[in-house]
Formats: sequence, C-alpha cells, structure tokens
Amino acid sequence: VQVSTTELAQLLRFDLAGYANADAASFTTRRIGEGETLYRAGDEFHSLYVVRSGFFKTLMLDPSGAEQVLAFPMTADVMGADGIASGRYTSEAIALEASEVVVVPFARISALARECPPLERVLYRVLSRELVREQGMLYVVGMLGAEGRVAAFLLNLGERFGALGYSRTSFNLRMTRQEIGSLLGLKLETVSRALSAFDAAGFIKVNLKRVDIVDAGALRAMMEEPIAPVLRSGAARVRSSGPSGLVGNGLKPSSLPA
Amino acid sequence: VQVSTTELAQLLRFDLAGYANADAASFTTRRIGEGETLYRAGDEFHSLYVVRSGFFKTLMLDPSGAEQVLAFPMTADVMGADGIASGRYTSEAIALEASEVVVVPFARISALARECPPLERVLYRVLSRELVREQGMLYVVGMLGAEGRVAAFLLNLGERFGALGYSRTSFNLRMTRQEIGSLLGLKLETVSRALSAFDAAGFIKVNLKRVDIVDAGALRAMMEEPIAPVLRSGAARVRSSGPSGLVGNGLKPSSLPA
DNA sequence: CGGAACTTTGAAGGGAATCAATCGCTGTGG
DNA sequence: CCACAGCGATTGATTCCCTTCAAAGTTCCG
Repeated sequence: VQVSTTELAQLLRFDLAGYANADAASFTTRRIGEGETLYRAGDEFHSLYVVRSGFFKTLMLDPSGAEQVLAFPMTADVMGADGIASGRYTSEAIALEASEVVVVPFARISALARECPPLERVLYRVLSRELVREQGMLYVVGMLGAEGRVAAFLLNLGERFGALGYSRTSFNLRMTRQEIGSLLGLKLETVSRALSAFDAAGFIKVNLKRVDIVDAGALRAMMEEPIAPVLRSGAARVRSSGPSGLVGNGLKPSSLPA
Repeated sequence: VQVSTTELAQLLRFDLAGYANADAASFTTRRIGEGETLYRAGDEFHSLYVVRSGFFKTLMLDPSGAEQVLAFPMTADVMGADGIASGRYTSEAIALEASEVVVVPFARISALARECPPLERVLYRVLSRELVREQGMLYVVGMLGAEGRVAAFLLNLGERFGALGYSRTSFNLRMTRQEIGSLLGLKLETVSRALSAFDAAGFIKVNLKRVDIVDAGALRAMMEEPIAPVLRSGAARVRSSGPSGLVGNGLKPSSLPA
C-alpha cells in the first residue's frame, strides 16, 4: 500500500492542506505481525515509522536481557526518532498485535521538508513532542507512588484512545501487567494490586485486559500528592469531584506515556 | 557578544567546515546569573538555547510547586527543545552558576538549515540526541536501585566533563544532593548515603561538592544488576576489573542524564 | 561572627519487591 | 466438544530498600 504525504500528515494530525505540491511523493507501508520486531537496537537507522494501525512497545535491553519499556506507540505515533542522532537505533520496537506502519525514509522526508516548510514544521514538532512525552514519563516516575503512576497511565491511555475517536473510558489493554510495570518502574504484582485497589474503590472496573474508567476525577486526584495513601485496606475515601471529575491538577495526563 | 553559525556548530561539536555560506548569520548571547531563570513553563517558545559556559538545571513543577529535575545542561548542551511542539515551553531552566547561553531563534535556525543541509542535520541530531538522553534516564530510573542510579549519574557526569576537556574523574558537583535526588527519583539522604557508601568502599572520594572517581569499573559494575546489594555495612566486595575498569556492560554511561 | 543552607548520619517506619500459591483465560489437540 | 497445558492475573505473607523523622556537623556568605 502507498500513502501520500498529505495522508501521512493527516495521520499525524497536522494540516497540510494547500501544499499538495509535495503530494507527488508517497510512502510504502509495512505489516508487522504480533510479536514481531520492527527494528532492533544497533540496527542502522534509515527510516522513521508511523503507526497506521495496531499497537507496539518500544524498549531498551539491559546487559542481561531484561527489557525496559519506553513507550507504547499506537496509531499516529512515531517510532525510531532515537536513531537520527547516531545513525543507529538505540531502542527496539515490537508489535503487541498485528499492525501496519508507514515507512518514512528519513533522507526523503527531510528532503521533502526542505521544499515544504509546513512539512518541515511537522517534522520538528514530531520530534519535540516525543521529547515532551518522555519528560512527562520522568515526571511520573520521579514524583508519584505506585498508584499515582498507574492512574496516570490509565488516564493517558484513555486520552490517546479518545484522540483516535475511540472511547476515552473503556478500552482493552494490549500489554501485560509486566510491560505496564516496566514502563512505570514497578513490578507486575504492584500494577495488579493498584488496579485491584482502584476497582475496589470504584474508580475503575477491571477484568483482565478490559478497563472501564468510572471516576476519572478520582484518578486525577491520585496524581496530586506523592505516594497518595488513598487505598488502604477496605473502603476508600471517595474524594472525586463528581462524575466528570473536574478536580484538575494543572497536569495534563496527555503529557505522559505513549 | 555575537556568535557565528560556524562557531555555534563547533560548540555543539559538529563539523560545519566548508559551509561558510551560512556564516553571514550570527547569534546573540545572554548572560544568566546564578539562580536566575532562563525560561519558565508556559512561556512562549521562540528560541533554543545552547550553553556556552556555566551550568543549568531544567525542571518541571508539580501543582504544589515541588520540582522534578529533568536534566543538568552544561556547556554544549541544548535547552528549550520541548517548546517546539506546542509553541510554549513545558519545562523551566535555572542557572546553577553564572552562565552564558547562545540564543538561537528557532525560526531563524530552521530557515538557515533549509539553505544548508549540514546545518539541518545538526538540528535534527540535536533533537534526537535529547530523546536518547531521556531514554537513558528512563532506563536508569526504571532498572536500577539507588546506588546504581547514583553510580550512573557520576559516570555520566564524568563523561560529559571529559568531553569538554576537563577531568573525567575529578570534578565539582554544581548541584545539591536534593537536585541529584530529584533527577534520579531519590531523596537527598539516599543520595548522600550512596555517595558515602561508595567512598567507604573506595570507589570514589567525596567531600561535599568535590568528587574523585577512583574506581570507575566498580561504579560501572553497580549498573549491572537491579538493586545491586553491593554496599552493606562494612567492607565491600571489590569486584572491579582493575584500574581502568573494563567491565563493560554494553551500556554507555554517556547515554543517561545531561 | 553568626546564621542559613547543605550535608551527613542514625533510627524507625512504610511502600514496593519478593516469594509463593491459586485462579482464570486461551488455544491446541485428542 | 472437551481436556489440558501454558501463560497471565490475582492475592497473600514476608522481606527489605528507601523514605521519613531527627539531630548534629560543615561550609559559606553577609
């Protein structure tokens, strides 16, 4: 399948209307089966990849082979930008389900960008957006306790599904508890316990991969204080600000994972 | 003071020789006193800043005003790239000592980059390098215990001083234990204890801000296993691989903080 | 000289990790 | 169609690393 530059911009949610001059160019797509690796750390860098459908994890491996998850790219997300710096990817991308990506040769897109300033802006923004996302992760891992991290993760995931037109509050996790834990710097049991606690408190409903966010405000409230001592033993003090949860903490959950 | 494009490239350690055509352009510099803020989260984004001399911290603030340190930019490092995405900075930069930065208006540098492909490459690489650095931080925080994180921090700082022509093993910390802890997701006491333990084990010599790395190999070894149980009570099992420490774990310490 | 800020060190407590067992999906094959 | 292996998730008990709380020692600057 071929994808035009305009379609690519649409996928990334940037408006490139009126600059069809670059439309002569098109990009190929590539299908990746579940569990397959798109690129590995150390591979030569040639292309960025834009997820067209499906779900990935990106990760680094430590000397002993343990994986540190860096992000969970889904539709509209870009993978591989870490390869620009040194000419080799420093991370690895693995499909969590059958997926399709647009292959964007970097030499080509940057040449096109030179001709088309709006496209150039898209490229810079995409890289910067990644930067902001990772800063958000550092914030979450640095400031929040286990439950706050899991709450941030759920809210962020909901936001991203919402941005794609899916439900913001009901979705299926495509990754395991262990993978979530790796991203958040927690063990799988801790993730499981946090989810169970949220369920018991009525903030969410969980059943394996299925998650329904019932009280987003309560989840946002958990991101307020470091190591929120919210869910201990039995009942939880419901301090949500109503159904729509307008607690607001000045921190957009969209500024976290990916 | 004015800085030419070529000088700017040199500062960033990229070779732009032979492309003096862009040299007509020059950039202004700005002096920042110790404790002063270069830009704040929410400020409109116009420029990137390249550190010419001095030392900074970049950080995010949580709703209650607590700070999460994101990096410690020093000479040759770039600040402000997070502002490209949304047109506003999402982080804040504060000088830890009297410093000087080159002000690089983004509109101007990207226009120049269009005329000069090598400069364009520099720009993309600078952004990507930031991405890689933050991935390294996520790795450190996600995989290592307190001592491993501090070891990684020291090694990385040494590498960066070395790259600037200073000693890789003897340097002065310009930030407090609290700021180090914030970057690493630890409390100041924990940082202090780790440093004391390294000292007691003979891996380093510490005295307040002064640090001498005695056994870099031993420090690298601490980054091997999650929560390395190396320094308990009295003596430490010296398992360095000699003076130069060629233990090697496949993880460059240069791929961490900043 | 005096005081604020930073650091160090000790003791006690807590949150997440670890160890361990059970339960429940899933899909594979008889 | 159903039995069963295998992986993932949940839950409990215990351990331990880091935090918290506290106090004293240093450095540095006004």
